[in-house]
Amino acid sequence: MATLGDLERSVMDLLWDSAVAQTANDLRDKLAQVTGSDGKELAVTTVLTVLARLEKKQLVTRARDTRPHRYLAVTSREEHTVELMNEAMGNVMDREAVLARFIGGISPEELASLRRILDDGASA
Amino acid sequence: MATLGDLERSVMDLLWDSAVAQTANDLRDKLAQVTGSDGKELAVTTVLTVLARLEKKQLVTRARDTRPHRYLAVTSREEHTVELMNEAMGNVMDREAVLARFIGGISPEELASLRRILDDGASA
DNA sequence: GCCCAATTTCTACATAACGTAGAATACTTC
DNA sequence: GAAGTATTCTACGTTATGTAGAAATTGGGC
Repeated sequence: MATLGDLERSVMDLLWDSAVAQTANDLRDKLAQVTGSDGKELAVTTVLTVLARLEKKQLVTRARDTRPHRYLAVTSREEHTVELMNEAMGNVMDREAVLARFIGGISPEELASLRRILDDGASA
Repeated sequence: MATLGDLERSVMDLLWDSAVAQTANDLRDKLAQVTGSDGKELAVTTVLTVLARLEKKQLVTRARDTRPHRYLAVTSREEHTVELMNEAMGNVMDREAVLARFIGGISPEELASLRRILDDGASA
């Protein structure tokens, strides 16, 4: 998967934060608010271009049957994050070492929740 | 941190795989072997350019006191991977959810080692 | 001390990704 | 079918990366 640019990231954040599908205009308006306080409105075509690119990257789908197409994220932010993490691990052979270091760096709270997760899903 | 390009990645892999510092020529030779069987030798300047960029990205340091400068990776591959993983998690608020999903996707063996790691370092 | 050969730095160009948006085309609705 | 709205095409500037020649630097040998 490709890394997201700033605008792409902002759009994905908006999509991830809303349960319902958004139109390009919705997103442009929200971007104006979120993106700093500059209030600088982007052209809708800009948003549409980015959405098309995100669609090509399979991060976004759109409902083409409604007229203002409605866009929504394909995966959750968490799912996407996990994919990035796995991608990062992909090249490494010593996955255990990575896990060890990773765990060594997380907060006690997260460590606790990690234990909990492991204990709960006590599968094979 | 920036994502590495293909050549940058190859160079880092070579540096990560060798304990001793390498010269640009060393790396060029090894790249010719590693990079497919095309045996196509890159120009040394190409390797040097990439090394300079990796240095700027603080992934590589070089000994400037020896004449053919000798380059070596600043961090281990594992360390770097962990950084990427943390960077991926950086934006997310629900880190627990990410952890849960991440764990849900790893192999039983890794799960086992994960438990082991957690049990060993039973710190606060 | 000077020159050569090896090495490094500068400069440069091609390609691709991304931000950005106008021009052109396609729907909808009246 | 005219008008407005929405989408697609096309395009340009910027930055990252792969690639390497030209120019400068430096360590040795004579």
